[in-house]
Amino acid sequence: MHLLRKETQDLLFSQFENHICKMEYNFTDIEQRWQKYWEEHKTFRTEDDFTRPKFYILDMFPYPSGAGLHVGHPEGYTATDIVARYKRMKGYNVLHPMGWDAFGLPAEQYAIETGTHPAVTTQKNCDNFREQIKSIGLGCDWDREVNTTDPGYFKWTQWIFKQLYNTWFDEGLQKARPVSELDIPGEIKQQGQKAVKDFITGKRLAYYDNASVWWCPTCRIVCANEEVLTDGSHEKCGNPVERKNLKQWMLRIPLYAERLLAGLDELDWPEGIKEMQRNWIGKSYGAEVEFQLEEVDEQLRVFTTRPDTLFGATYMVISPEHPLVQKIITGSMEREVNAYIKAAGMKSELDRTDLSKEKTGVFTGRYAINPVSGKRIPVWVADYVLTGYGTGAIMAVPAHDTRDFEFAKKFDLPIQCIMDPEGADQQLRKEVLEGDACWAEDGTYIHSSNNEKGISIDGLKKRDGIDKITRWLEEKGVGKATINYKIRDWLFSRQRYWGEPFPVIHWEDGEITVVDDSELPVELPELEKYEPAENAESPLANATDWLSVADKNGRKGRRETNTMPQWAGSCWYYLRYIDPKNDEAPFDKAKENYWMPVDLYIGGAEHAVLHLLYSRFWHKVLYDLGIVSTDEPYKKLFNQGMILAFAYETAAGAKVVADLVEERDGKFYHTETGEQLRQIVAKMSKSLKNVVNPDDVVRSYGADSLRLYEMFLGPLDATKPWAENGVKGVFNFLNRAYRFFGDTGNHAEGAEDEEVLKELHKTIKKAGEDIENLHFNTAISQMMIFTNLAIKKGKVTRDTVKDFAKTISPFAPHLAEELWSILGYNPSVSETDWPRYEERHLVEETIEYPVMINGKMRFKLNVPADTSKDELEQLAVDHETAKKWMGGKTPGKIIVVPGKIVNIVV
RNA sequence: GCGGAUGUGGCGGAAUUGGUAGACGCGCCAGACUUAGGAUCUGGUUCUUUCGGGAGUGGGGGUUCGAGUCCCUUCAUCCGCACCA
Repeated sequence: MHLLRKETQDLLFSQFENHICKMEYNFTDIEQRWQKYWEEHKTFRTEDDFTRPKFYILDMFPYPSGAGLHVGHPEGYTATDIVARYKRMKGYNVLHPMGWDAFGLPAEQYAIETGTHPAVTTQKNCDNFREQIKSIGLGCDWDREVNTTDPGYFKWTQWIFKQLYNTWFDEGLQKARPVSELDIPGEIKQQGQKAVKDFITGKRLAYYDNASVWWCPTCRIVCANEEVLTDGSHEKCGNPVERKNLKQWMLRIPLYAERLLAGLDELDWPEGIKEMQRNWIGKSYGAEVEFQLEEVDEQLRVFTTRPDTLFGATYMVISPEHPLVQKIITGSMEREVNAYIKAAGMKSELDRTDLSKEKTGVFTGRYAINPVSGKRIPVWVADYVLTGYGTGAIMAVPAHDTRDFEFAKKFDLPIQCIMDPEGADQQLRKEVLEGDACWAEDGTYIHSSNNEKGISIDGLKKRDGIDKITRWLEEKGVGKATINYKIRDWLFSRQRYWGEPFPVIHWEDGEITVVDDSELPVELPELEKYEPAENAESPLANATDWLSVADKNGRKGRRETNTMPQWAGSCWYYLRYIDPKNDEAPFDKAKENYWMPVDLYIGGAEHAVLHLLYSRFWHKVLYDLGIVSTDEPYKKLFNQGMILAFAYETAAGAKVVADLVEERDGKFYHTETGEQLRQIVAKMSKSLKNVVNPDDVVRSYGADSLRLYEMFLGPLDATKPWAENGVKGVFNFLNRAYRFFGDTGNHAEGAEDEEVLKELHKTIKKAGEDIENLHFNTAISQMMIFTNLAIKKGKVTRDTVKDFAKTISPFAPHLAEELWSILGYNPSVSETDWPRYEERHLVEETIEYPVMINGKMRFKLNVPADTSKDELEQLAVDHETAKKWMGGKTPGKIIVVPGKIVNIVV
């Protein structure tokens, strides 16, 4: 498949040297030469020149895996590189850096297996990635490279953790403030030092506490809620997780729910991503209502989005983990309920959340009083009520909630319809009124008044009903309007070696302190073995020397053995690029003020929620503390689509590896069985052997071809399949362009041909606009059109070649540099300005009007651009073809759209 | 079930505010040059046709002089989320 084999290239190279064959497109030579030039001349070095307008373009930095780059990486990187080069030519001071999100499990796993220190593996992989990325010719400032595993970097990750630890959230001001500014209530102070500390701990954004967490026994690690898939398996390894109660570090991200939600409105992000974040935050309006329990002096509080249906609440349900559960159980039910709770605890999340499963539950024997009707209603325990959401208890309104309805039907609980479904059809309405069907939509209230309590919403609709009941609840002091969020505290520790150590010490007297700034970074100790320690502790627990510390009074302490999750380093890396070598601060304030926010952030949609939400959270905290100058980090976000590859399957649907497929006459056959196969599009995977390696593409067709093809494939945000033949297409284009424009024999003096000039200016205009809109595929197609025209013409002027070289330079920079130097210009095309197009070259002198008769295009009319509407009408009607199609009838109406079309209606 | 997106030739995909559907590229067909071609160049390529045309942007309906584009409806695929009270 390779167009030019290595030997052929070498041969051509020597011929090139001897000027025997001067016009061969020897991409390997050209590309290596210019990459060396850029590196030696630091062409893409970014200066902190505050006087110039800035543009900060960011890629989601990669995890440097041992497998190296796949074709998905260069897609985003090329897109940002094109924008970066273009913006630079437009006069912006551009920051387009690259770095490594280098903590992570694979290096640690490898260490466990081979004893190789993760730092060694990581270094090797980073070097490999850097070389691969350099080979595609990115205009990055490599002096700004960051690496999350570098102590000089994670020193500041630890420093930011300290800021989180020393910060509380002032809900009144909706802003984070230092704990030193936290007012301690008098009654807390009276209770002494311990109470004060507990009070502060209760406020810190980062806290260490017992938490019911997901534990993956396979990885021997806790997982954040977000890392557990809906089927109860661990996102990383796919094995089932279980619940465990462990002391862990948590971050109070829910306090920022409102800010994180509101901030989305201002951002130029894909609507889908914003929506996913909104769903994740999960804001809902409703009310909390207190139900008095019978015979125990406790209130049972529920959250509901439908306080208006309170009259229809015929029973209550608490989750098995509800704190009041033991008080609620009555003697006779004790055994049964506890058995149920135990069983629920053993169930996996899969079993508990699977909708198709029958609901289970058990009566506690206890009754509560419906505050609005005064009726006794039973309290049940059931695992369809979630512990972590709302108050962990609900009022059940089976007539108007499908889940409650299902449960009530199964356990034969009363169903009280309180809303007349006027919109429903007769049959359904009858069933709803009789309690035989569930109605969750709007309607008119019935059976919703109680004279004794002075409340009635009968006859109202949902909107007014909610308001009226909520007001009544607040007046009576049995409830209040409440906003609830789905988002939970972020579990921020992992039982791993290869992560940032927490700058924390646990003292023998139970005190927890963070280490002094002067002791940062807290580095990782050298270990003999990387296996996790016993008791769900990280491998760091085995580092006995590193572990124990003592303060100047001889008090003994133990270092925190957990490490931070991989998200930590990626939460703020965009800030470190601004000032990557600073040892005094995470970054210089003036530089931050100049460069932030990120103007364009491109990466995969797989980080839609986690990385982007976490890093927005950190950024907002830093903003509140005055450390950064913007409220949001990423102004514009764009998600590149995934690149898939063709794969093959049998009629039965069995996948066939690419090696065993042969093509004949456009059909595909199994080389061994001869069976005809179906071509499908699938993710690239080792098992299907359909992985495309960018190195191979660079070797066979060159970096410019790789770049161009990645962009020509389709819209940047679309999911699209890779086709080897497509690379050949863009390679042919570059080849033709080089051989034509690079041959000075084709360069003419004097005035340029009108048609060429028009197409050139059209190309400059379209390329510029398309780059701004990230529509790279159509920009490339326009450059192809221009090149085809130029070749057809045979000769173009030097000025035309010059503008073409500039225009193509963001896309195929090596080729552009080569053309630039052939023209005799220096130093680098990257340091010139973007060509200007002139409107006067774009105006058409004649316009070809399509003429339609009754909406069908019948012929074309070529007229001067200044032809009037009336003239045009006349010309069209008089045209022979028109007469033929009108068949002697008179036209009823003639529509003339200037510059567009003529339509004759008969 | 809820939310988001996408359906256009054999394939990847183009089509400002509604205005010539299929740009550009792949593939395919024919020709040229060549010892040769998986190189290069030229031309053709939505389908169908009785060569006048006719049909055509997932399906059905509508608005309009005119619809890939707007409205209603329906189907299919992909991606998130999912007992969130």
